[in-house]
Amino acid sequence: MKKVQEHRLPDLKNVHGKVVMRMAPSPSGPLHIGHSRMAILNDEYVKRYGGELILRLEDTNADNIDPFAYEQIPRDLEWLGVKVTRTVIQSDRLAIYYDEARKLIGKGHMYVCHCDRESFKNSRQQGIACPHRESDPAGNLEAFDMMVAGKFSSGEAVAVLKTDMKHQNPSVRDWISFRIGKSRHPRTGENIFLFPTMNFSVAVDDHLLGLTHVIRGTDHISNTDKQSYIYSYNGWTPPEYFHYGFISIPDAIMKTSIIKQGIVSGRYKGWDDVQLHTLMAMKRRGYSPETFRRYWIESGLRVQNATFSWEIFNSMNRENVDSGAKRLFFVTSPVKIRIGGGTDMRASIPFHPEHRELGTRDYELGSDPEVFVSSDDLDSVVDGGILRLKDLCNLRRNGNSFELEQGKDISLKSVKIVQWCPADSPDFKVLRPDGSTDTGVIEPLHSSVRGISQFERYGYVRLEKGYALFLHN
RNA sequence: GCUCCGAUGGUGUAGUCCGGCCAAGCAUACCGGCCUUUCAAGCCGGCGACCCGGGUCCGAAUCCCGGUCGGAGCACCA
Repeated sequence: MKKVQEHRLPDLKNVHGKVVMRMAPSPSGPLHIGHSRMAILNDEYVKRYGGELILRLEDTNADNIDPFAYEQIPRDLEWLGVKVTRTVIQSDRLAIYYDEARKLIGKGHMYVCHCDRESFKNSRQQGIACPHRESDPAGNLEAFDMMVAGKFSSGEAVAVLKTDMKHQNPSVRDWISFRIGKSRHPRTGENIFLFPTMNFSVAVDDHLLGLTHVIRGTDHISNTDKQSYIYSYNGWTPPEYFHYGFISIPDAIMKTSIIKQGIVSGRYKGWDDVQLHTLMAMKRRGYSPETFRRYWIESGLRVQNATFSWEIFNSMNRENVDSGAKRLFFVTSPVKIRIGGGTDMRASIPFHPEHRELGTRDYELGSDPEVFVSSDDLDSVVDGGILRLKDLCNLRRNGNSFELEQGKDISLKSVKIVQWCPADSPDFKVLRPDGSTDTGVIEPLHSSVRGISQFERYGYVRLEKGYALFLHN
């Protein structure tokens, strides 16, 4: 195994003793490769400095929740080796958000607004305050309690945090902190419809949970701005923030809603479909959790955007899986040929060229056996040329037939070496991430192999019953 | 359009804060050679980058200004 110089994540700023960090996915589905980045980065820092890593499930938008995610996300994290020390679910904390809202309303920092959506938006865009902005705290408190009690329906009232109507970013101006949901929330039941918006619950939680450092994407920069008002109204000290650049991952669908659609329509067989890049699917194909960690550490914590490199990722994974990947012969476009010559033939082939302790697979072929070889390989041999069936024998092409090359001179260099399968090999298929399927035959003793295998001259795969999933070359 | 941010080889990064040890390191990819009964792995060698233009300075990838290109945000989503 070659030496690799380890990259090191930059130190966090303003660390005093232990850190408290968090990852905050919304439970809209299982985690995918994009989530693995924030999970691992946070985990690395908590492991470096010591402290807490909080998993906070952000489920304040009932339209965007898949109950399955509540159980799968912790499993995904465990598989990644991310050590969560505490889990909180925002829908359990509604009372806390209501309380914090009442405090802010009482101090005149928040008000209840009854404008329709469009006019609120338009006046804010122009920096004009809505008429409800100056209503008195007592009335606002009353109105807020009516919202909590379900006296308003969606669209009739929102709670708004006062900020600065002249702020250069219109979205930071008086922003909506509570709205009445339209759908039933799977966890809070029938009678709860008032939910904080993300910026409100995040600011409150980050403070109350004692976060010292928050690392998140650059898409949250303006949210940090918005949230800062809650900190200053309450006299709270904000955590140290770092916003990292966006990494686009080619060929990976990162939108859970699209994946879900595909599952419903039948395009994908489930969250672990070979075409997807959920952690469930990548685990199933044979990616190792250590690969994710190494890649994200190497990729670092930078403000610049970048493009994910499958080349590098797969290369790291190859290093992680190769020593345990037993070699097997898989023959595509199989053609049966007879090896004449009357010799009794047998083969004993190591499962791994460098790890002989993994054993061999042995085949007794008898005399004049038939074997499968790929027609592509046969076609590539010129008349009179030699083809070597790996670990079995040399064949010489004579017109359209192949004859055993007696003497079996293995010192012969530059002969074409190809994989082959015994005549009783079963049909086999490999599902590929692009949705296609490769078919062929596989040697019988593949049934003794579990997990990740390297099909020689084909690629790494992970075996399942009766077929395999393509991992990478 | 407005606000903010960024720019190192094909790709991913180190170095940029505190200018000299950077005629720019590492990985991956590619090319050549070695090894080899896999087009895997391994070994040796090679190719290849500081966006452009000014300025400051003895000295700039690093600091300043301008330009170009790229990105993010501008929700009753997170």
